[in-house]
Amino acid sequence: MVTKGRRSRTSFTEEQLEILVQAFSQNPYPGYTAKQRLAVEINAEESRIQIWFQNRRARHGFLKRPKKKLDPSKDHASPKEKIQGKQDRRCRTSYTSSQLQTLKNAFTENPYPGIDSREQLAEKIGVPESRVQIWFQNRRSRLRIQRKRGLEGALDRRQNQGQDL
DNA sequence: CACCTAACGTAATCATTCT
DNA sequence: AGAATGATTACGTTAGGTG
Repeated sequence: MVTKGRRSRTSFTEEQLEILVQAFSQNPYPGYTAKQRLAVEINAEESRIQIWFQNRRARHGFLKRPKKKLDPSKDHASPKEKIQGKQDRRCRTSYTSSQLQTLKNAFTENPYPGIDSREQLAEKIGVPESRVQIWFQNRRSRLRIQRKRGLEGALDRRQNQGQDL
């Protein structure tokens, strides 16, 4: 693959690790604000925190996965209870059409940009590099799905006529 | 070299926004 | 309500640092 130029491997200090491990033991699924708080606390990028938690959950054969529904509808008898409601995720970024145009152009040039290209793009359109990375991941994913659909369609059409094999 | 683990890939899914 | 698409997860792979 043309996956060269990854970001240089960060090595966390023992102090940082201590805090991360501690946080993980208390909650392996931190929300966005928690991750942000950690990022500030140990002076690292939030995206690195996110990756760190992902890797840690994977490695430690973690057998507990997040529940699907939490069924919030129940009672309105506790009005001062859920003031914050909402699940804690990063706010969805909305791209302007010109930003999208830039991203799409870059994508056709290279669907697997390395860290340098991603950072350059991020700078250019004024969006965090981590968002650019996610954008490329989603774009590749959806392109693959589209391709797959096209192939299935072709196969279906073929089967309707004369299926051999 | 072997081992650990950050970085990064895909696939599936959740959630928000728009039509 | 459903289509688009951004965000998050599980899980697998690639590669950097160290004993």
